[in-house]
Amino acid sequence: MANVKILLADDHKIVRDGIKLMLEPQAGIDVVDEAENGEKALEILKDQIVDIVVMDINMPIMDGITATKKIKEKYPDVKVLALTMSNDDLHIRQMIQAGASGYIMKSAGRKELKDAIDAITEGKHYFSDEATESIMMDLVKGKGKSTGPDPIHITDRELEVLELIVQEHTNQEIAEKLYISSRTVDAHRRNLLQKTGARNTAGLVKYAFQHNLISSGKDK
Amino acid sequence: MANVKILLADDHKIVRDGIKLMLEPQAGIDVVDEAENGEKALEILKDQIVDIVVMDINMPIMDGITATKKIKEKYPDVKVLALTMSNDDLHIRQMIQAGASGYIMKSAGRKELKDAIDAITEGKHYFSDEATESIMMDLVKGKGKSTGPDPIHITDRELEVLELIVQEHTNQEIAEKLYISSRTVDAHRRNLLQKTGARNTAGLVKYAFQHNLISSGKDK
DNA sequence: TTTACTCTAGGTATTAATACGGACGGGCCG
DNA sequence: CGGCCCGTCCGTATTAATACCTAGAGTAAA
Repeated sequence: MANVKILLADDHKIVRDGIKLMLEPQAGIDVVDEAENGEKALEILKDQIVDIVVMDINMPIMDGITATKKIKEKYPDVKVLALTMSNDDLHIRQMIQAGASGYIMKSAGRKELKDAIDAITEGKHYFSDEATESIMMDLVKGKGKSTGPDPIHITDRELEVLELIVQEHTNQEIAEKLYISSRTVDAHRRNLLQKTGARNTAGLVKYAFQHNLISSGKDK
Repeated sequence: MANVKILLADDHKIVRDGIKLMLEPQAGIDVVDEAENGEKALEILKDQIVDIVVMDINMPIMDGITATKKIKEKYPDVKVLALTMSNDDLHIRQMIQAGASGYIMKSAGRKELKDAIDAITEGKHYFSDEATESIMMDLVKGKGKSTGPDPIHITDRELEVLELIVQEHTNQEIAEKLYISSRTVDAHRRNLLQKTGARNTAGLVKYAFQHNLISSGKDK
Protein backbone atom coordinates (compact mmCIF):
# COMPACT_ATOMS: atom_id res chain seq x y z
CA MET A 1 0.00 0.00 0.00
CA ALA A 2 1.26 3.43 -0.82
CA ASN A 3 2.09 5.90 1.87
CA VAL A 4 -0.65 7.99 3.40
CA LYS A 5 -0.44 11.53 2.08
CA ILE A 6 -1.09 14.21 4.66
CA LEU A 7 -1.80 17.87 4.19
CA LEU A 8 -1.37 20.05 7.26
CA ALA A 9 -3.61 23.08 7.65
CA ASP A 10 -2.80 25.26 10.65
CA ASP A 11 -1.94 28.90 10.89
CA HIS A 12 0.86 28.31 13.40
CA LYS A 13 4.05 27.20 11.80
CA ILE A 14 5.34 25.78 15.03
CA VAL A 15 2.34 23.52 15.23
CA ARG A 16 2.77 22.45 11.63
CA ASP A 17 6.43 21.78 12.10
CA GLY A 18 5.72 19.92 15.26
CA ILE A 19 3.15 17.65 13.69
CA LYS A 20 5.35 17.13 10.70
CA LEU A 21 8.25 16.04 12.83
CA MET A 22 5.98 13.74 14.73
CA LEU A 23 4.58 12.10 11.64
CA GLU A 24 7.47 11.95 9.26
CA PRO A 25 9.51 9.33 11.09
CA GLN A 26 6.46 7.10 11.01
CA ALA A 27 6.53 4.48 8.31
CA GLY A 28 3.81 4.87 5.77
CA ILE A 29 3.07 8.52 6.37
CA ASP A 30 4.10 11.43 4.21
CA VAL A 31 3.37 15.05 4.92
CA VAL A 32 3.17 16.27 1.36
CA ASP A 33 2.28 19.89 1.93
CA GLU A 34 1.18 22.56 4.39
CA ALA A 35 -1.30 25.44 4.40
CA GLU A 36 -1.68 28.29 6.84
CA ASN A 37 -5.39 28.70 6.24
CA GLY A 38 -8.39 26.97 4.70
CA GLU A 39 -8.14 28.79 1.43
CA LYS A 40 -4.56 27.74 0.86
CA ALA A 41 -5.53 24.18 1.69
CA LEU A 42 -8.16 24.19 -1.03
CA GLU A 43 -5.69 25.55 -3.53
CA ILE A 44 -3.21 22.86 -2.72
CA LEU A 45 -5.82 20.17 -3.19
CA LYS A 46 -6.33 21.34 -6.75
CA ASP A 47 -3.08 19.86 -7.94
CA GLN A 48 -1.96 17.61 -5.16
CA ILE A 49 -3.15 14.15 -4.26
CA VAL A 50 -3.92 14.04 -0.56
CA ASP A 51 -5.46 11.35 1.58
CA ILE A 52 -5.97 13.17 4.86
CA VAL A 53 -6.09 16.84 5.74
CA VAL A 54 -5.18 17.59 9.34
CA MET A 55 -7.24 20.71 9.83
CA ASP A 56 -7.13 23.30 12.54
CA ILE A 57 -10.49 24.89 13.27
CA ASN A 58 -9.38 28.39 14.15
CA MET A 59 -7.65 29.86 11.18
CA PRO A 60 -7.67 33.27 9.57
CA ILE A 61 -9.17 33.98 6.15
CA MET A 62 -10.99 30.67 5.98
CA ASP A 63 -11.68 28.63 9.08
CA GLY A 64 -11.49 24.89 9.30
CA ILE A 65 -15.21 24.25 9.30
CA THR A 66 -15.82 26.15 6.11
CA ALA A 67 -12.78 24.59 4.52
CA THR A 68 -13.92 21.11 5.49
CA LYS A 69 -17.31 21.66 3.92
CA LYS A 70 -15.76 22.81 0.69
CA ILE A 71 -13.29 19.97 0.64
CA LYS A 72 -15.99 17.37 1.10
CA GLU A 73 -17.99 18.98 -1.69
CA LYS A 74 -15.20 18.97 -4.22
CA TYR A 75 -13.11 16.05 -3.05
CA PRO A 76 -15.35 13.64 -1.14
CA ASP A 77 -12.57 11.07 -0.95
CA VAL A 78 -10.26 13.35 0.98
CA LYS A 79 -10.58 12.72 4.69
CA VAL A 80 -10.37 15.45 7.28
CA LEU A 81 -9.00 15.15 10.80
CA ALA A 82 -10.05 18.13 12.87
CA LEU A 83 -7.50 19.57 15.25
CA THR A 84 -8.38 22.17 17.79
CA MET A 85 -7.55 23.77 21.07
CA SER A 86 -11.00 23.90 22.52
CA ASN A 87 -13.31 21.14 23.51
CA ASP A 88 -16.34 23.08 22.42
CA ASP A 89 -19.41 20.99 21.74
CA LEU A 90 -20.50 23.30 18.99
CA HIS A 91 -17.23 23.03 17.13
CA ILE A 92 -17.21 19.30 17.38
CA ARG A 93 -20.70 19.05 15.99
CA GLN A 94 -20.01 21.54 13.26
CA MET A 95 -16.94 19.69 12.15
CA ILE A 96 -18.73 16.38 12.10
CA GLN A 97 -21.57 17.88 10.14
CA ALA A 98 -19.05 19.41 7.77
CA GLY A 99 -17.79 15.91 7.10
CA ALA A 100 -14.72 15.48 9.25
CA SER A 101 -13.67 11.89 9.87
CA GLY A 102 -12.13 12.61 13.22
CA TYR A 103 -11.54 15.13 15.92
CA ILE A 104 -8.66 15.46 18.34
CA MET A 105 -7.37 18.24 20.49
CA LYS A 106 -3.98 19.82 20.47
CA SER A 107 -3.58 18.69 24.01
CA ALA A 108 -3.55 15.16 22.69
CA GLY A 109 -0.29 13.32 22.38
CA ARG A 110 1.65 11.79 19.56
CA LYS A 111 0.09 8.40 20.00
CA GLU A 112 -3.41 9.73 19.71
CA LEU A 113 -2.51 11.59 16.57
CA LYS A 114 -1.09 8.42 15.09
CA ASP A 115 -4.09 6.39 16.16
CA ALA A 116 -6.44 8.90 14.62
CA ILE A 117 -4.63 8.87 11.30
CA ASP A 118 -4.50 5.09 11.26
CA ALA A 119 -8.19 4.81 11.95
CA ILE A 120 -9.08 7.31 9.27
CA THR A 121 -6.78 5.64 6.77
CA GLU A 122 -8.71 2.44 7.31
CA GLY A 123 -11.90 4.28 6.52
CA LYS A 124 -12.98 4.48 10.12
CA HIS A 125 -13.58 7.46 12.34
CA TYR A 126 -11.65 8.69 15.31
CA PHE A 127 -12.94 10.99 18.01
CA SER A 128 -11.12 11.92 21.16
CA ASP A 129 -12.67 10.81 24.40
CA GLU A 130 -13.94 14.28 25.10
CA ALA A 131 -15.57 14.51 21.71
CA THR A 132 -17.14 11.09 22.05
CA GLU A 133 -18.49 11.99 25.42
CA SER A 134 -19.99 15.15 24.08
CA ILE A 135 -21.69 13.36 21.23
CA MET A 136 -22.98 10.66 23.53
CA MET A 137 -24.45 13.28 25.77
CA ASP A 138 -26.42 14.49 22.81
CA LEU A 139 -27.74 11.07 21.98
CA VAL A 140 -28.74 10.54 25.57
CA LYS A 141 -30.50 13.84 25.63
CA GLY A 142 -32.43 12.69 22.62
CA LYS A 143 -31.46 14.89 19.73
CA GLY A 144 -30.65 18.09 21.47
CA LYS A 145 -33.46 18.98 23.75
CA SER A 146 -34.12 20.36 27.17
CA THR A 147 -31.24 22.27 28.68
CA GLY A 148 -28.59 21.32 26.15
CA PRO A 149 -26.80 23.84 24.02
CA ASP A 150 -28.98 22.57 21.23
CA PRO A 151 -28.45 22.77 17.53
CA ILE A 152 -29.03 26.47 17.64
CA HIS A 153 -28.92 28.09 14.30
CA ILE A 154 -28.00 31.71 14.20
CA THR A 155 -29.04 33.26 10.93
CA ASP A 156 -26.81 35.39 8.79
CA ARG A 157 -28.69 38.52 9.66
CA GLU A 158 -28.54 37.78 13.35
CA LEU A 159 -24.83 37.23 13.04
CA GLU A 160 -24.45 40.62 11.39
CA VAL A 161 -26.33 42.20 14.24
CA LEU A 162 -24.30 40.32 16.79
CA GLU A 163 -21.06 41.47 15.26
CA LEU A 164 -22.19 45.06 15.41
CA ILE A 165 -23.27 44.61 19.00
CA VAL A 166 -19.83 43.30 19.83
CA GLN A 167 -18.42 46.37 18.14
CA GLU A 168 -20.24 48.42 20.76
CA HIS A 169 -22.91 49.83 18.51
CA THR A 170 -26.35 50.66 19.80
CA ASN A 171 -29.52 49.39 18.18
CA GLN A 172 -30.01 52.70 16.43
CA GLU A 173 -26.55 52.65 14.94
CA ILE A 174 -26.95 49.07 13.86
CA ALA A 175 -30.27 49.93 12.25
CA GLU A 176 -28.64 52.70 10.25
CA LYS A 177 -25.77 50.51 9.16
CA LEU A 178 -28.06 47.75 8.00
CA TYR A 179 -30.74 50.06 6.59
CA ILE A 180 -33.48 48.59 8.73
CA SER A 181 -35.64 49.79 11.59
CA SER A 182 -34.27 49.82 15.08
CA ARG A 183 -37.27 47.70 15.98
CA THR A 184 -36.00 45.04 13.67
CA VAL A 185 -32.62 45.19 15.27
CA ASP A 186 -34.41 44.84 18.56
CA ALA A 187 -36.17 41.76 17.27
CA HIS A 188 -32.92 40.21 16.11
CA ARG A 189 -31.42 41.03 19.43
CA ARG A 190 -34.22 39.32 21.29
CA ASN A 191 -33.90 36.28 19.06
CA LEU A 192 -30.20 36.20 19.77
CA LEU A 193 -30.81 36.40 23.49
CA GLN A 194 -33.25 33.54 23.25
CA LYS A 195 -31.09 31.39 21.01
CA THR A 196 -27.90 31.88 22.91
CA GLY A 197 -29.51 31.71 26.31
CA ALA A 198 -27.93 35.00 27.24
CA ARG A 199 -29.57 37.38 29.66
CA ASN A 200 -28.27 40.60 28.22
CA THR A 201 -25.71 42.27 26.01
CA ALA A 202 -22.88 40.98 28.13
CA GLY A 203 -24.03 37.45 27.49
CA LEU A 204 -24.21 38.04 23.76
CA VAL A 205 -20.69 39.38 23.62
CA LYS A 206 -19.49 36.51 25.74
CA TYR A 207 -21.20 34.05 23.43
CA ALA A 208 -19.60 35.67 20.43
CA PHE A 209 -16.16 35.35 21.95
CA GLN A 210 -16.55 31.85 23.24
CA HIS A 211 -17.82 30.62 19.92
CA ASN A 212 -15.33 32.73 18.07
CA LEU A 213 -17.83 34.56 15.95
CA ILE A 214 -15.67 37.61 16.17
CA SER A 215 -13.79 38.44 13.05
CA SER A 216 -12.03 41.74 13.43
CA GLY A 217 -12.54 42.36 17.08
CA LYS A 218 -8.85 42.81 17.65
CA ASP A 219 -7.46 45.48 19.87
CA LYS A 220 -6.95 48.97 18.62
CA MET B 1 29.76 24.48 27.85
CA ALA B 2 26.99 22.33 29.15
CA ASN B 3 23.82 21.83 27.23
CA VAL B 4 21.06 24.39 27.52
CA LYS B 5 18.28 23.00 29.67
CA ILE B 6 14.80 23.80 28.44
CA LEU B 7 11.49 23.53 30.23
CA LEU B 8 8.42 23.58 28.03
CA ALA B 9 5.24 25.11 29.43
CA ASP B 10 2.24 24.81 27.15
CA ASP B 11 -1.15 23.29 27.71
CA HIS B 12 -1.20 21.61 24.31
CA LYS B 13 0.72 18.39 24.22
CA ILE B 14 1.00 18.48 20.47
CA VAL B 15 2.70 21.82 20.69
CA ARG B 16 5.04 20.56 23.41
CA ASP B 17 5.87 17.46 21.45
CA GLY B 18 6.37 19.51 18.36
CA ILE B 19 8.77 21.90 19.99
CA LYS B 20 10.57 19.06 21.67
CA LEU B 21 11.08 17.25 18.42
CA MET B 22 12.31 20.44 16.87
CA LEU B 23 14.80 21.14 19.60
CA GLU B 24 16.10 17.79 20.60
CA PRO B 25 18.07 17.04 17.46
CA GLN B 26 19.84 20.34 17.96
CA ALA B 27 23.26 20.04 19.50
CA GLY B 28 23.56 21.67 22.87
CA ILE B 29 19.87 21.75 23.69
CA ASP B 30 18.07 19.48 26.10
CA VAL B 31 14.38 19.57 26.85
CA VAL B 32 14.50 18.41 30.42
CA ASP B 33 10.84 18.61 31.35
CA GLU B 34 7.37 19.80 30.40
CA ALA B 35 4.45 21.46 32.15
CA GLU B 36 0.89 21.95 31.01
CA ASN B 37 0.37 25.11 33.01
CA GLY B 38 2.21 27.78 34.94
CA GLU B 39 1.73 26.15 38.28
CA LYS B 40 3.28 22.89 37.14
CA ALA B 41 6.17 24.81 35.70
CA LEU B 42 6.87 26.42 39.07
CA GLU B 43 6.75 23.05 40.78
CA ILE B 44 9.22 21.60 38.34
CA LEU B 45 11.61 24.47 38.89
CA LYS B 46 11.75 23.59 42.57
CA ASP B 47 13.88 20.55 41.97
CA GLN B 48 15.10 20.86 38.46
CA ILE B 49 17.86 22.99 37.04
CA VAL B 50 16.54 24.87 34.04
CA ASP B 51 18.11 27.52 31.88
CA ILE B 52 15.20 28.62 29.73
CA VAL B 53 11.47 28.19 30.12
CA VAL B 54 9.59 28.27 26.85
CA MET B 55 6.31 29.65 28.11
CA ASP B 56 2.92 29.82 26.47
CA ILE B 57 0.87 32.82 27.53
CA ASN B 58 -2.58 31.31 27.40
CA MET B 59 -2.72 28.46 29.85
CA PRO B 60 -5.29 27.22 32.30
CA ILE B 61 -4.86 27.42 36.06
CA MET B 62 -1.92 29.79 35.89
CA ASP B 63 -1.22 31.85 32.81
CA GLY B 64 2.19 32.53 31.40
CA ILE B 65 2.40 36.12 32.55
CA THR B 66 1.74 35.28 36.17
CA ALA B 67 4.06 32.32 35.99
CA THR B 68 6.83 34.43 34.49
CA LYS B 69 6.54 36.98 37.27
CA LYS B 70 6.78 34.29 39.92
CA ILE B 71 9.67 32.60 38.19
CA LYS B 72 11.65 35.82 37.97
CA GLU B 73 10.97 36.45 41.64
CA LYS B 74 12.18 33.11 42.85
CA TYR B 75 14.65 32.16 40.18
CA PRO B 76 15.98 35.34 38.57
CA ASP B 77 18.57 33.41 36.60
CA VAL B 78 16.01 31.35 34.78
CA LYS B 79 15.23 32.93 31.43
CA VAL B 80 11.78 32.92 29.89
CA LEU B 81 10.94 32.80 26.22
CA ALA B 82 7.32 33.74 25.68
CA LEU B 83 5.40 31.82 23.10
CA THR B 84 1.98 32.85 21.96
CA MET B 85 -0.61 32.74 19.25
CA SER B 86 -1.62 36.35 19.28
CA ASN B 87 0.33 39.42 18.44
CA ASP B 88 -1.37 41.47 21.07
CA ASP B 89 0.53 44.56 22.13
CA LEU B 90 -0.66 44.23 25.66
CA HIS B 91 0.54 40.66 26.05
CA ILE B 92 3.91 41.51 24.67
CA ARG B 93 4.31 44.37 27.06
CA GLN B 94 3.06 42.37 30.00
CA MET B 95 5.47 39.57 29.29
CA ILE B 96 8.38 41.94 28.97
CA GLN B 97 7.41 43.65 32.19
CA ALA B 98 7.10 40.26 33.83
CA GLY B 99 10.70 39.63 32.91
CA ALA B 100 10.62 37.56 29.75
CA SER B 101 13.82 37.56 27.73
CA GLY B 102 12.11 37.00 24.45
CA TYR B 103 8.86 36.73 22.62
CA ILE B 104 7.96 34.73 19.54
CA MET B 105 4.74 33.60 18.01
CA LYS B 106 3.62 30.10 17.26
CA SER B 107 3.40 31.09 13.65
CA ALA B 108 7.17 31.41 13.73
CA GLY B 109 9.33 28.69 12.25
CA ARG B 110 11.95 26.37 13.60
CA LYS B 111 14.77 28.69 12.72
CA GLU B 112 13.29 31.55 14.66
CA LEU B 113 12.80 29.34 17.66
CA LYS B 114 16.40 28.27 17.50
CA ASP B 115 17.61 31.83 17.03
CA ALA B 116 15.60 32.98 20.01
CA ILE B 117 17.00 30.28 22.26
CA ASP B 118 20.53 30.98 21.10
CA ALA B 119 20.17 34.67 21.76
CA ILE B 120 18.74 34.13 25.20
CA THR B 121 21.42 31.60 26.05
CA GLU B 122 23.99 34.26 25.31
CA GLY B 123 22.26 36.56 27.72
CA LYS B 124 20.65 38.63 25.01
CA HIS B 125 17.03 39.20 24.17
CA TYR B 126 15.01 38.07 21.22
CA PHE B 127 11.79 39.57 20.01
CA SER B 128 9.98 38.64 16.85
CA ASP B 129 9.68 41.34 14.24
CA GLU B 130 6.09 41.94 15.13
CA ALA B 131 6.93 42.38 18.78
CA THR B 132 9.82 44.68 18.02
CA GLU B 133 7.64 46.80 15.84
CA SER B 134 5.06 47.06 18.55
CA ILE B 135 7.59 48.14 21.13
CA MET B 136 9.14 50.63 18.77
CA MET B 137 5.75 52.13 18.19
CA ASP B 138 5.52 52.71 21.87
CA LEU B 139 8.88 54.39 22.09
CA VAL B 140 7.96 56.60 19.19
CA LYS B 141 4.71 57.47 20.82
CA GLY B 142 6.68 58.55 23.83
CA LYS B 143 5.93 56.27 26.70
CA GLY B 144 2.41 55.22 26.03
CA LYS B 145 0.44 58.35 25.56
CA SER B 146 -2.26 59.76 23.36
CA THR B 147 -4.11 56.95 21.70
CA GLY B 148 -2.07 54.17 23.28
CA PRO B 149 -3.59 51.60 25.59
CA ASP B 150 -2.08 53.63 28.40
CA PRO B 151 -1.02 52.43 31.81
CA ILE B 152 -4.59 52.06 32.87
CA HIS B 153 -4.95 50.69 36.31
CA ILE B 154 -8.11 48.82 37.07
CA THR B 155 -8.62 48.51 40.78
CA ASP B 156 -9.46 45.29 42.53
CA ARG B 157 -12.98 46.37 43.20
CA GLU B 158 -13.52 47.41 39.63
CA LEU B 159 -12.24 44.06 38.52
CA GLU B 160 -14.72 42.31 40.77
CA VAL B 161 -17.51 44.34 39.25
CA LEU B 162 -16.25 43.67 35.75
CA GLU B 163 -16.21 39.96 36.35
CA LEU B 164 -19.79 40.04 37.54
CA ILE B 165 -20.79 42.10 34.54
CA VAL B 166 -19.24 39.51 32.29
CA GLN B 167 -21.25 36.92 34.16
CA GLU B 168 -24.35 38.72 32.93
CA HIS B 169 -25.37 40.19 36.23
CA THR B 170 -27.21 43.49 36.47
CA ASN B 171 -26.06 46.32 38.67
CA GLN B 172 -28.62 45.38 41.31
CA GLU B 173 -27.44 41.82 41.44
CA ILE B 174 -23.83 42.89 41.62
CA ALA B 175 -24.69 45.27 44.42
CA GLU B 176 -26.26 42.46 46.41
CA LYS B 177 -23.36 40.14 45.82
CA LEU B 178 -20.82 42.71 46.92
CA TYR B 179 -22.97 44.13 49.72
CA ILE B 180 -22.83 47.64 48.35
CA SER B 181 -25.32 50.06 46.84
CA SER B 182 -26.28 49.73 43.23
CA ARG B 183 -25.20 53.32 42.92
CA THR B 184 -21.71 52.31 43.81
CA VAL B 185 -21.77 49.59 41.24
CA ASP B 186 -22.89 52.22 38.80
CA ALA B 187 -19.93 54.37 39.74
CA HIS B 188 -17.52 51.48 39.27
CA ARG B 189 -19.12 50.75 35.96
CA ARG B 190 -18.67 54.32 34.81
CA ASN B 191 -15.05 54.28 35.88
CA LEU B 192 -14.56 51.06 33.98
CA LEU B 193 -16.11 52.55 30.88
CA GLN B 194 -13.84 55.52 31.16
CA LYS B 195 -10.70 53.54 31.86
CA THR B 196 -11.20 50.96 29.19
CA GLY B 197 -12.48 53.38 26.62
CA ALA B 198 -15.55 51.25 26.11
CA ARG B 199 -18.85 52.76 25.11
CA ASN B 200 -21.11 50.28 26.84
CA THR B 201 -21.43 46.87 28.40
CA ALA B 202 -20.46 45.17 25.18
CA GLY B 203 -17.18 47.04 25.22
CA LEU B 204 -16.50 46.06 28.81
CA VAL B 205 -17.06 42.39 28.11
CA LYS B 206 -14.91 42.63 25.03
CA TYR B 207 -12.18 44.27 27.04
CA ALA B 208 -12.38 41.56 29.65
CA PHE B 209 -11.99 38.86 27.04
CA GLN B 210 -9.25 40.50 25.06
CA HIS B 211 -7.17 41.34 28.08
CA ASN B 212 -7.73 38.60 30.19
CA LEU B 213 -9.55 38.66 32.85
CA ILE B 214 -12.09 35.99 32.53
CA SER B 215 -11.46 33.16 34.87
CA SER B 216 -14.30 30.72 34.79
CA GLY B 217 -16.40 32.07 32.01
CA LYS B 218 -16.33 28.78 30.17
CA ASP B 219 -19.32 27.30 28.45
CA LYS B 220 -21.82 25.25 30.31
C1' DT C 1 -50.22 24.51 -1.76
C1' DT C 2 -49.42 24.35 2.79
C1' DT C 3 -45.72 24.66 6.14
C1' DA C 4 -41.96 26.68 8.07
C1' DC C 5 -38.57 30.06 8.59
C1' DT C 6 -36.41 34.63 7.98
C1' DC C 7 -36.58 39.30 7.92
C1' DT C 8 -39.12 42.90 8.55
C1' DA C 9 -41.87 46.25 11.74
C1' DG C 10 -44.91 48.14 15.09
C1' DG C 11 -47.30 48.97 20.05
C1' DT C 12 -46.68 49.31 24.95
C1' DA C 13 -44.42 48.93 29.05
C1' DT C 14 -40.77 48.23 32.40
C1' DT C 15 -36.19 47.80 33.67
C1' DA C 16 -31.26 48.75 32.99
C1' DA C 17 -27.69 51.52 31.62
C1' DT C 18 -25.36 55.87 30.77
C1' DA C 19 -24.26 60.87 31.71
C1' DC C 20 -23.74 64.57 34.26
C1' DG C 21 -23.27 66.50 38.86
C1' DG C 22 -21.40 66.37 44.03
C1' DA C 23 -19.95 64.33 48.53
C1' DC C 24 -17.41 61.85 52.41
C1' DG C 25 -14.31 58.72 55.15
C1' DG C 26 -10.07 55.97 54.99
C1' DG C 27 -5.55 54.75 53.80
C1' DC C 28 -1.13 55.69 51.99
C1' DC C 29 2.78 58.67 51.30
C1' DG C 30 5.78 62.66 50.84
C1' DC D 1 -0.06 67.44 58.03
C1' DG D 2 -2.00 67.62 53.26
C1' DG D 3 -2.79 65.70 49.15
C1' DC D 4 -4.22 61.65 46.36
C1' DC D 5 -6.53 57.58 45.29
C1' DC D 6 -10.04 54.36 46.44
C1' DG D 7 -14.38 52.95 47.69
C1' DT D 8 -18.58 54.32 49.06
C1' DC D 9 -23.18 56.78 48.12
C1' DC D 10 -26.77 60.08 46.39
C1' DG D 11 -29.76 63.23 42.82
C1' DT D 12 -31.39 63.96 38.40
C1' DA D 13 -31.98 63.05 33.81
C1' DT D 14 -31.82 60.80 29.34
C1' DT D 15 -31.03 57.03 26.54
C1' DA D 16 -30.78 52.05 25.74
C1' DA D 17 -32.21 47.63 26.49
C1' DT D 18 -35.52 44.05 27.64
C1' DA D 19 -40.27 41.88 27.85
C1' DC D 20 -44.38 41.02 26.26
C1' DC D 21 -47.46 40.72 21.88
C1' DT D 22 -48.88 40.86 17.01
C1' DA D 23 -48.11 40.46 12.02
C1' DG D 24 -47.03 40.81 6.98
C1' DA D 25 -43.84 39.77 2.84
C1' DG D 26 -40.68 36.66 0.93
C1' DT D 27 -38.59 32.31 0.16
C1' DA D 28 -37.65 27.60 0.38
C1' DA D 29 -38.96 23.18 1.36
C1' DA D 30 -42.39 19.40 2.08
